[in-house]
Amino acid sequence: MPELPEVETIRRQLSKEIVGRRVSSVDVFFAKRLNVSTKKFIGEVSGRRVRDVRRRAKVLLIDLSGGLTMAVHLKMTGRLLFTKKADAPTKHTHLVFGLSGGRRLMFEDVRKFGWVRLFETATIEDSLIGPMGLGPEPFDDAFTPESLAKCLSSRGNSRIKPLIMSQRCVVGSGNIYTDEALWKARIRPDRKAGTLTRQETNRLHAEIRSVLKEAIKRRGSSVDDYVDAYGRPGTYETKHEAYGRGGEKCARCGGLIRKIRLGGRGTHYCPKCQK
DNA sequence: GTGGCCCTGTGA
DNA sequence: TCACAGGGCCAC
Repeated sequence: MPELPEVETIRRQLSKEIVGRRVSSVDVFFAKRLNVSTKKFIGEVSGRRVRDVRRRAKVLLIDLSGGLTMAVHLKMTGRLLFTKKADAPTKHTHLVFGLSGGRRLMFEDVRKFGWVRLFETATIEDSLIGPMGLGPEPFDDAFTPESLAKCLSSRGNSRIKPLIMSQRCVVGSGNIYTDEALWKARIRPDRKAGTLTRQETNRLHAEIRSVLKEAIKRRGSSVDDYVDAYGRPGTYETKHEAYGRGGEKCARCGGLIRKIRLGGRGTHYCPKCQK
């Protein structure tokens, strides 16, 4: 699924295309990933105007008029796509929103891990975001080398990659970007978090920001079939140095990139230059 | 902390 | 037929 760069790309596109528009119709084709009944979902969302499109970690927050927020998590294979009226729903279409001005927005998800949930805007922090136990946004001032060092030492026995992926020390970096940031910082993914030196922690902090920033610029990575809201793939995968490069030569030292399993996830690193 | 699990599709 | 795939929650 989309990690932060992909979700942020979609957020920006939605922000540009749907803010100010009114929801003129709602069609529900698959309701199991909603937190309310189909009837309630249609009744609540229909007729409201889109006020803002925000993001916290990998969750999209679509604020509607009247104090309602529609939260969307794309998980592994969820998509939000602008569609034409003539486009028929596919077997993976969960929701279709008609919007004023002739716009249409579709939510689809092959693996059905993604969800769409309604909350009162005022309570979203307490009811949704808070319980997720999220760390700071990577580009917030709150994410510093010091905050990272503190978080790593508080979970010193965890391996660094699963800890970064847990969203606890910083949000937004998933399986791809964690492998990339660790490669750039020259840190092995299976290092215990508590063993990182201050210098390594500083590098990791900088590289998490750098990788995510560059990936946003390139509208994310399309390893398999991710596309943005316009249906276009991202272009950052051409920049991947570790992820998906098992068996290839390391661009930095010429060693062979190795693929292992760590925390149940495919993990790519260079045993020669990542320490 | 680690592994299983929620699902479906794809490629070896 | 089986392992694996951009996530994250929940039970051991």
